[in-house]
Amino acid sequence: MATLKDVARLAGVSVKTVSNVVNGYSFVKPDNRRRVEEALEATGYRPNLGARNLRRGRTGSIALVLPELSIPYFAELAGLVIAAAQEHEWNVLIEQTFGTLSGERSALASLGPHLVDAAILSPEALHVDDFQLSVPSVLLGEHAVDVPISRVGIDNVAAARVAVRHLISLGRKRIAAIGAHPQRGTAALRLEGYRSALEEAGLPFLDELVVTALNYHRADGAAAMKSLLDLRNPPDAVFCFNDLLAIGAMRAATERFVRVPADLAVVGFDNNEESVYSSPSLTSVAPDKGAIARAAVDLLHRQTSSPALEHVETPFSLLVRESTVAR
Amino acid sequence: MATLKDVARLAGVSVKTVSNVVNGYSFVKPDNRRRVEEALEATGYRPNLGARNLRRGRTGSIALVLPELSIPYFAELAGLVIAAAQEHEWNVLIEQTFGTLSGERSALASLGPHLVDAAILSPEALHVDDFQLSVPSVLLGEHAVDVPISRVGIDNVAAARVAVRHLISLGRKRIAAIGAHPQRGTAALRLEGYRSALEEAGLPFLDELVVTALNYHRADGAAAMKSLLDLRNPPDAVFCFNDLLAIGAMRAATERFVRVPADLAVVGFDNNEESVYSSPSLTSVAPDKGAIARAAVDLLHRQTSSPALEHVETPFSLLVRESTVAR
DNA sequence: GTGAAAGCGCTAACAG
DNA sequence: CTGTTAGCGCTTTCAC
Repeated sequence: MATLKDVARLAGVSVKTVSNVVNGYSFVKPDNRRRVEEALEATGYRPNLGARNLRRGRTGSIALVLPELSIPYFAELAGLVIAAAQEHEWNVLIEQTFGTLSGERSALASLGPHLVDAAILSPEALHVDDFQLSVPSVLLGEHAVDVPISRVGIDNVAAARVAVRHLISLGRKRIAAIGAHPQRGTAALRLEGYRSALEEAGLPFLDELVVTALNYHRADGAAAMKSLLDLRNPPDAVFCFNDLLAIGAMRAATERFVRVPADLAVVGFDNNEESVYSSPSLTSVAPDKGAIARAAVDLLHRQTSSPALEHVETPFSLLVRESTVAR
Repeated sequence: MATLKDVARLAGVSVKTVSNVVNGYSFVKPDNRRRVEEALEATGYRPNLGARNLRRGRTGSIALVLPELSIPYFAELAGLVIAAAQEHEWNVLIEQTFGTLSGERSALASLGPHLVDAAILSPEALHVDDFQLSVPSVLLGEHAVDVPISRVGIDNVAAARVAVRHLISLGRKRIAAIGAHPQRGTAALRLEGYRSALEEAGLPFLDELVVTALNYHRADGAAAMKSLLDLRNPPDAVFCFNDLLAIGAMRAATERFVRVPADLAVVGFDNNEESVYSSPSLTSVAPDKGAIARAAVDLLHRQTSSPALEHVETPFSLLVRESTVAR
């Protein structure tokens, strides 16, 4: 690999001049600029990012800490974060925590100014006192933990309310919720939205219709749905706190010959691509993932120069499909 | 951040000694070792990987070039590659090409010794002469292009044959294939397996039953299935070259009131998690993704020290589910 | 066994 | 406008 020095020698100038050209510094004598550009071309010079970053005191990377790439929501988000980070010449290091406390702790511990310039975090189990961050960070989604860290996400209460209102508008009376969770902040907010929608419609909030899910995988949704169908008086609709739970719930309903949406209307959350092609297709709350990714990365970029605490609220919409309204 | 020098000063030794301790060099006077370890602890020293890599002439990263993270197969694979790379202290830089020739070319062009130590490639459109790789690389899957680059993947011909044999064993006579592709090497191999399974069973290979798919998304599978159902004599089974195509195909069948598996048996390829919970669940060829990820990373690790050309064949299995055998 | 010092490739004062 | 030079934090000869 050609180095700056090689290029300088070939062009008959100093490394400084080459560096100036490479970095787009304006004041270079036209004649020198031309010679340097030719030498650059001839050598096929590519800057050594490692050296540049060392010198500049940055790492050139940001961390994206998430539960698991095999969860479609995070996979889609990761793709968008990578694209957004490219704009700022950042590489994205993905760390998977598998949603466990120990996984999240060790991910946070590994973070540091020596490794990444900043971090995007999507924690599920962390406690308040775990947040001893050594780099500018942003939290995805809202959380119960009240820590002074910037956040990006949608209004979960409002989104859940929209979802449940939709079910109510369909004439459903016994609307269940799957995904309550003792620790997760977003779960608490979605439950809050669910409760308030019922309330404004004069429907009772029934404990038996709220199912806790310790994980948000398809299997958890199926298990939760089974328990709801075992009720002496099963629900006629269910609001699932993410699409995977909803997919699992629909699967369980189908196995019991419960028809969706005729007997049971289902709404999910996240709008995974998978939900468009499921049978029936799934009505879902669709956060603007692109907006989330861009907001998070841009916010970090700002914070690396001037620290500040920001909360960005991104838009969402409800996409109505066959799981609530038959074609 | 504490540097080696800080630690050395605190411990009252030279940086060399500290470096020796940090890197696990054996011959350090016990007394010095203890002092250094205390200083390490006291300062919370963490090596600056950027500096270390610069000095060692490596980047500490490998590239994973794939079409798109929102495709479940690649998302799952990426998670596994990240885990495998950690064993060798490698970070994984994910580059998305979106399956386009230009995307793949620019990804390859950006690769280089200054950026990554090695690369795992999953190209779809590249031509032979595009493969001017400047770092040790491994190709995922088999390809038509005959280039001297190491490969890791399953035996696609055999896998396709197993899938189609399964359909034949069910008594299906008009077995279609979705996913033929003029360029993709893996598509050619799967088609070859399909053809040979028909042949050994004495079934005719019919052009009208082979549908080309330029992309392998759910929508492409749905479109292909529709065209097959429009045939005067539609198929009674279909082998899809990946699970997304199969999910789309099942969706299209359902929309036309074609029952799966009664009227139409469906087999996919990749064994996405999604396929376990679809209705009906999808029979699929399951490559051992963990084995692929590990083999690819280990192979690269070997190649960074001693270049060699290797082809690793990883195992697969056929997981039979409801799309071919009703419960 | 350990210290001094060079240097990986780059940027940025600082001169000139 | 451009050359010289120091040094980012680390590893690694080379002496001692």
